[in-house]
Amino acid sequence: MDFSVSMPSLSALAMQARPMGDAAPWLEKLNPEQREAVETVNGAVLVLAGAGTGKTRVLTARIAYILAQGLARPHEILSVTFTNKAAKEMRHRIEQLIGMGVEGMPWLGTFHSIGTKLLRRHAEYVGLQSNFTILDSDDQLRLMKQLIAAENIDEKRFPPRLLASVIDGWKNRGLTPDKVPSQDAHLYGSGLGITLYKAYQQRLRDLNAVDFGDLLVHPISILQAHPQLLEDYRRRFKFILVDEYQDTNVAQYLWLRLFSGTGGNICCVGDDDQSIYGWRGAEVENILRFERDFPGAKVVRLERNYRSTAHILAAAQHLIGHNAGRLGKELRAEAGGEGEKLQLFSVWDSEEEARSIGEKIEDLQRNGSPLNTIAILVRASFQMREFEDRFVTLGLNYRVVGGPRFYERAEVRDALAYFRLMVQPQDDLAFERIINQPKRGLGDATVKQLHVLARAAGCSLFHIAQQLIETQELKPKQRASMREFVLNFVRWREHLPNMPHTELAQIILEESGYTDMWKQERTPEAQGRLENLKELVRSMEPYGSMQEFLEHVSLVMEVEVGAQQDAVTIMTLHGAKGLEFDSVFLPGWEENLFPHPRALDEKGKAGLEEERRLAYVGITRAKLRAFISFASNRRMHGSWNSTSPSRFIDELPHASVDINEGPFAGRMPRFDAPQAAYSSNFAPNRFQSATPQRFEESPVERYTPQHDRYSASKARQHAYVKTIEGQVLSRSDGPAKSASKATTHAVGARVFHIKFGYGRVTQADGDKLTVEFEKAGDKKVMAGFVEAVV
DNA sequence: GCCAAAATTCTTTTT
DNA sequence: GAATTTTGGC
Repeated sequence: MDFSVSMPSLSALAMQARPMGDAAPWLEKLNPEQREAVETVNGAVLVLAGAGTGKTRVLTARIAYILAQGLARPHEILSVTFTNKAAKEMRHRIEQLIGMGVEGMPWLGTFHSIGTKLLRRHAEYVGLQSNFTILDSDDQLRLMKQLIAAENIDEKRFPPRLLASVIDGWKNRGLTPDKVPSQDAHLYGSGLGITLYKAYQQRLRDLNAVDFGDLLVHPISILQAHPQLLEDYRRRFKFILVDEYQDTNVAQYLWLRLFSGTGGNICCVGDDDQSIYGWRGAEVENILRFERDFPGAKVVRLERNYRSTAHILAAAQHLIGHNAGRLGKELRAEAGGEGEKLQLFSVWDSEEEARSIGEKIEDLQRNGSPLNTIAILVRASFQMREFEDRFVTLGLNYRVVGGPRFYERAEVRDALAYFRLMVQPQDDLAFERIINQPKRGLGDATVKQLHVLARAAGCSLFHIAQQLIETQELKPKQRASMREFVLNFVRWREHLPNMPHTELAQIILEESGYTDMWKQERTPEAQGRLENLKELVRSMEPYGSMQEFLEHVSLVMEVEVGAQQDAVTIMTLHGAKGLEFDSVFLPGWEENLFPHPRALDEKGKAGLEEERRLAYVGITRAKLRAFISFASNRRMHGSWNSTSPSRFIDELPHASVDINEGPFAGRMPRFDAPQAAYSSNFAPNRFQSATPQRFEESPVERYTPQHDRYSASKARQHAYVKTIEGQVLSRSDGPAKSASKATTHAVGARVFHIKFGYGRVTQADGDKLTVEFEKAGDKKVMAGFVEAVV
């Protein structure tokens, strides 16, 4: 590579922190492969880093190495990650390594934050002002709804969500409206999709706003259209580092190619087995074809796993081995010997799952595991609630990561809309959100009127409102309240330059009547909302200005949680990538949940493989212990469904899994062919197996409940299972639900339900019953879940 | 324009 | 079953 640019001397900070040279601590602790990945700084390098092989360590050491060798200054390194979490982590670790200040690396961040930075610098090239607003998906959707309505498209036939995802898909592929291929036209509204995309982009420009996708697409357009600018950036970014390369989409790929050119010093780190963002446009192909894209690229494989025990690793690898189209890596356990086998257990329903996991966690805690080392990783966030409920009653500390987001709460978004409209009068979406919040007598009709006028005049709603308060077009009542609304903003804007932004925020919320609105509503809920508003104002403090805070919110969407007390972590599998815990619980391994049917519908086999990678990610988070569980019954959108174990359970290697007795939904896992020898001992169908006496001692009798009332109903559940399973299993292992056809319950019949107790059938519609329960009142239940009582 | 009741949809995962 | 959206009555 050409380093003719005169080499700057070592970053002064880096120099102070550590002596330079081969003995540098960041090189010492590396294994030979890692070291190769760190020291090969010229040209393109792909580091295939399996789970737990020290991926982040390599990235940070590489940066440290580049700086220490004086190959580049901190601002000449472009280092992109996917999530804010990862960016933060890298910052932190680099600081530790070389003692550099946080501001030292301006180009370390997520694709989106770096995109924002670029776009703010060159916004005018795409017709924006540099103080543009970043819309979230909610705003996006509302905007699209308006456009769809304007085109007279039937919302029922073509839902706005679909348009959003189609446009998002285009942006993920780096396609501006003029570049969308004509064969994509059918994707929405019989060809209108492209028209709407154009209109949408136009609207965004009018609003001086961008969406998430634009943060990638606009910079690409700008750099493509301005070679001189591109040349500047190429010269600036001497080294490019990319984390989680398997998750990049086409737009991000284009981005990287632009910056690196063909001969740039680009280092991409990734693991094809951990690609779990296909639904967001990620292309595993990017990693699979790296060597073609960057001829002469060096590929380094990291296969020494320092995280997990041999059993955990074996299970994970066996599972992922069911995927085709992998680059193929064999992870070796270097950490802690063989360790414990994975614990597999089953439970009757999701409540019991929460109860049982709660107990196991308490056991772990008694044995000296801090709660911080324990995590529950779920497929979908609705699963979290059951655990929260249970842990609250247990008094077990927990923390939900990535649950319902603070900034997505209605009251917080309203408040943010006030701030946005103050900073940026063109923000019509913010205007619409709050014009009648609190109620000002300015409803749909008035807003519609404003819209018509604004469109005719080609200006913003706020601007029109400002004019309208001087004319006679509005009824006096409306005019008066709109006047107040507008003048409030005018006044607040005057404060903006000289008043601390937290103080101003406080004033806005009070003077607008927004906090009063909630104070008047005397519900416990309103109390919480007021708390949230206070919290919001408090969270603004660390930021230099209102604008800075708003940008942070739209990019990060998460409230910084300070180092917390000891608590169990509950999060989604997606959220868990990159993390590790001593003990990991993986609940809900059931068909129709994991793998998620939607993933299968949309992407078929590819979707299944992605789900399997998700399972792989889950297992490989565990250092010492992994617990996999499934429930026979789960409530999904309102009603109870019986379930069968996930196919992934059958794909685990028997040799590394301990099966714990439990109501195994009528069958034990099959496991894979290589373990076929086991199938005589662990018959797929225990009820047909050669050991009939096991039937008698199975779940019902073995169950040892703690509470009498509970046990009575539980015993019934299991007894019931036994009978249904008996029937079902003589056919196949289909779900219990289908067996219920045999049991019909007439209107008026007295029945018992596992959850609601005794009741009387008041209505029967096929296998859906309405039952008036003595304790629980009227409920709709599946016939399969009640039992006739004599 | 507002509010309450009724109907409807939804739940994958996230920057 | 919850949360959101549509509807109907005032």
